[in-house]
Amino acid sequence: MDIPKQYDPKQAEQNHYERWEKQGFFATEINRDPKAPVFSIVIPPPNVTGSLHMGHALQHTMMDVLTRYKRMCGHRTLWLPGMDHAGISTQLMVTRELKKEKLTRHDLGREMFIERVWTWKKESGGQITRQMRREGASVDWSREKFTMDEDLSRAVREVFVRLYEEGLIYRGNRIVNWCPNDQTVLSDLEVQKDPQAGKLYYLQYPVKGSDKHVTVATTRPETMLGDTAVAVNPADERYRDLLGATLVLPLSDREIPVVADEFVDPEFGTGAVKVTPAHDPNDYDMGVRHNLEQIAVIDTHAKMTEAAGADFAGLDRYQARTKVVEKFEELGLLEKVVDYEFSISKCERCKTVIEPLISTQWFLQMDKLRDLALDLMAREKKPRFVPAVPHEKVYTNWLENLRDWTISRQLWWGHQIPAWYTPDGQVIVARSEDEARQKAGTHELTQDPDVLDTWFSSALWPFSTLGWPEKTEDLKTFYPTSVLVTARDIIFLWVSRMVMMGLKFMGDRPFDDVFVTGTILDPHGQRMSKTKGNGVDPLEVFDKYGVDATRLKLASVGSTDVRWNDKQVESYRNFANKIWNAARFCLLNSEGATIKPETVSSGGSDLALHDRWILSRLNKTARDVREALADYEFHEAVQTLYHFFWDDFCDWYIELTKAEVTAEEATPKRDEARTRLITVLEQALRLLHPFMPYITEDLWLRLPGAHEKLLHQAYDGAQPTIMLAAYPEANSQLIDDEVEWQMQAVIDLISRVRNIRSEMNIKPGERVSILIGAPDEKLRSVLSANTNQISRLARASEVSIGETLEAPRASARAVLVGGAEVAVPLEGLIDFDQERQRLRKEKEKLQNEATKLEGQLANSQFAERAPAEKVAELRARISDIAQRTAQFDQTIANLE
RNA sequence: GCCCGCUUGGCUCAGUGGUAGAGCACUCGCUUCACACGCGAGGGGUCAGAAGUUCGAAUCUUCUAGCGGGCACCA
Repeated sequence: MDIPKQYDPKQAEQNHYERWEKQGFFATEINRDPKAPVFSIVIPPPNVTGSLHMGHALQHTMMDVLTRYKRMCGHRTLWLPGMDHAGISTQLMVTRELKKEKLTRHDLGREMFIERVWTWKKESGGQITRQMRREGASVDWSREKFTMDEDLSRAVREVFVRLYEEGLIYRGNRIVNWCPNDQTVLSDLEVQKDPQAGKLYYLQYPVKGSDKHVTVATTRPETMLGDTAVAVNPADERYRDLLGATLVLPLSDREIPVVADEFVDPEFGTGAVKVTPAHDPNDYDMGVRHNLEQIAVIDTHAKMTEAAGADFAGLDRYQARTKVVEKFEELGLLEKVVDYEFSISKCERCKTVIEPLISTQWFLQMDKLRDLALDLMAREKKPRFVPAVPHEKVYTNWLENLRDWTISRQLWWGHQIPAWYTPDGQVIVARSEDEARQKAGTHELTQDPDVLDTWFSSALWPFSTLGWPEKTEDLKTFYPTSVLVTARDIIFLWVSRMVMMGLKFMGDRPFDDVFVTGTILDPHGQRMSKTKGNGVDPLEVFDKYGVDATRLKLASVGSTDVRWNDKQVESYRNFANKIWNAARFCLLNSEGATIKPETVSSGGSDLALHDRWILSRLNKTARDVREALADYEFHEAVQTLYHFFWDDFCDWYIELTKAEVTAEEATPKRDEARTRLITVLEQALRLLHPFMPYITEDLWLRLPGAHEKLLHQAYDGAQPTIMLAAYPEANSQLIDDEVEWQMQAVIDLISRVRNIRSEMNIKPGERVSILIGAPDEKLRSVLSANTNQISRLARASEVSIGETLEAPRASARAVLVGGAEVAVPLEGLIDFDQERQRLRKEKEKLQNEATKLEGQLANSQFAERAPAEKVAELRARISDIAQRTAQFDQTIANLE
């Protein structure tokens, strides 16, 4: 057998995915057990324009770990993949392409443009699905969905019509967030507030029929052209006289009233606020309260309208600002300008400053839907957020303050709103144009040109992808899904809306749990972003360290924010190599061996200590990993596996069993040892598989044995793959603390001797004698039974054990559990002073601890109030330390 | 402004009422028949600061400081 010394991840990554996919291992139908429990996850659909970034890799790793784990446990698992049509992003992408051909989308017309988008999607979209294959994601590709698929579009229309018929969707003329660059309205969640260093302009408005004036402060002087009032707080003494007065609006021939409104904060600015109902959300509300005129002075391109007056019409809003300020200055009405920092609303996508405008749009009334979600949280604490803090509270607070959702967008790419207009202006909402014609009784219909917010279709994702509104088998089987794995930043945009829509249309939650992943920051603690260019490309990391190593790093991120560091991936790359070489050793010594699960499923006192010990460790590991995964403690699971494999299996078990396994002569005993070793390895590979799919599959297939018999019974008849092998159960019968204690005593002894060798500079090849004095009989018998192991691993020529220690004065010594003592005779190598000093230092450490513990025990309160168990534990510890210090004293005395 | 999180060895992070942990880095020694992406042995932390609760606090409470995040209509 020829196995390279170094693991080559690329080779394993190329060899298995295609076969897994072709064999249908990812598909839910692979499970033949009709009674199998169900586990399902829908993927947060990445944008069709997107390519894989670290955030995806992170989420996908967690989802794949869970899916592979549950699949190995025999669950009927579905991890459903798909993509989002990503309205604006995709439209922009194709628009940019057209621009290269010196075309605009208007040159093509709507129909041609949409065709063009589909062509683009077919040719260059969905890069991410190819990259997911590299990740090893075990998604069911036969169920892949796209939010613009016909069946999903049908679900969108169905939902729209039902909500409209219930009066929850309505069309209205209201103030909205408008992006002058993207030429569409945006929801509140797509607007980001950025701090901005700006100016606060103090403008004076003359009072009609008087030489007085009122000063208002504003950050946006250009909007004064659309002012229709000035508001003051009704309780503000300073302006009491002015209430009801009329002001002359400069640069315009209009007169505007002074109104009283509680909204105005007398403390801020001058206490008088200019009111521009058409261009500010607060002013809009005030305008509604006071029945003020709404004068739009800025248009959808952020240019001033005719209504702004001849001097300003056609100017850009910022040019207009300058001009307004100049004119006020000329008129002597500019009181002052002060520096002022405020927050400005920007389009999250293109960073253009949002223009609040009054516009006719479609809205979804949220209060009833919101209550469904809030009730679920209040009654059942669902969905269960992991971690609960802070997400549960943030989610709840957000719902409590939820406002109506602007769902229409002025785009071409997306689900066109299923609303039609008759020539006389009647609105017909229907599932199809045919239905609309029937309802309207005419064929002369025009469909609303707008499309729906991308997040509207995403909100339906957990049930639309499973066939809703049809009552499909999939929907029945997989809804509600088990868990949603997602990043923090779309809890409002997506998670909350899925909960509301799921409750509304399925009458049930879309998922039980929401696992919120942490964020991967750059090495300086900054968020990774395209614009900053500080992102780390997961594909490059895959190339450099391998997919499995990267996955292990990502899984151990869990739900905290961490700075990216290649070193950590490197150490997992080393771990993969360690696994490879451990397997290499097993395979090089596998003649006569075959995987036999029964050799690890039962113990037996006839087994050697190290064999019973590794079974105990193996089962404890299975137990701990299962518990960790049940609570989404990925980091814990990874650490447990890492230390089991490296420390327990490689550092100790392989070394302890090596003598038997590498024996020259082929004997039944050797075969048994080899079989046991390879079977433990096989179990370890299974435990690791959800995290490291490639290396585990690659090695597993090389192990000698009847692989098809190792599959979980739910997968009877499937081709052999570790993916479908049963995840190891924790057999509590085999978890044996007594055995672990005994093995630990042997390990401690070996470590103490190695320490002496190292401290005394004994050459690695040189054999020493080990003399042990152990008053405790049990310890003596444990050590006696393992003298071969001890002499091999501590490189000793002889090991002698007695009740008391009889060693030459010129020995290096160490003290063990229960006051046992070990000595290594080193004639001529011992500097007695130095040795005494070394021992005193050791003793001192113990004494420090003893002082602390005795102080605690001396406290009468402790004995009274602490649990008896803790007190006993402390006493035992003190007595062990006492035994050991006594031994130290004697040891030191012997050296005098 | 309101809410929340973080602060543990040089670095990146676990732990979360009862003896301070890992990986990397560091020191020393090793071509020991799976692995130098390795083996063996070490050094290094009064767990941000203060007060409190408790028999006992890195862990719970309060305050302070620094860093980070979310929400909010302050012109």
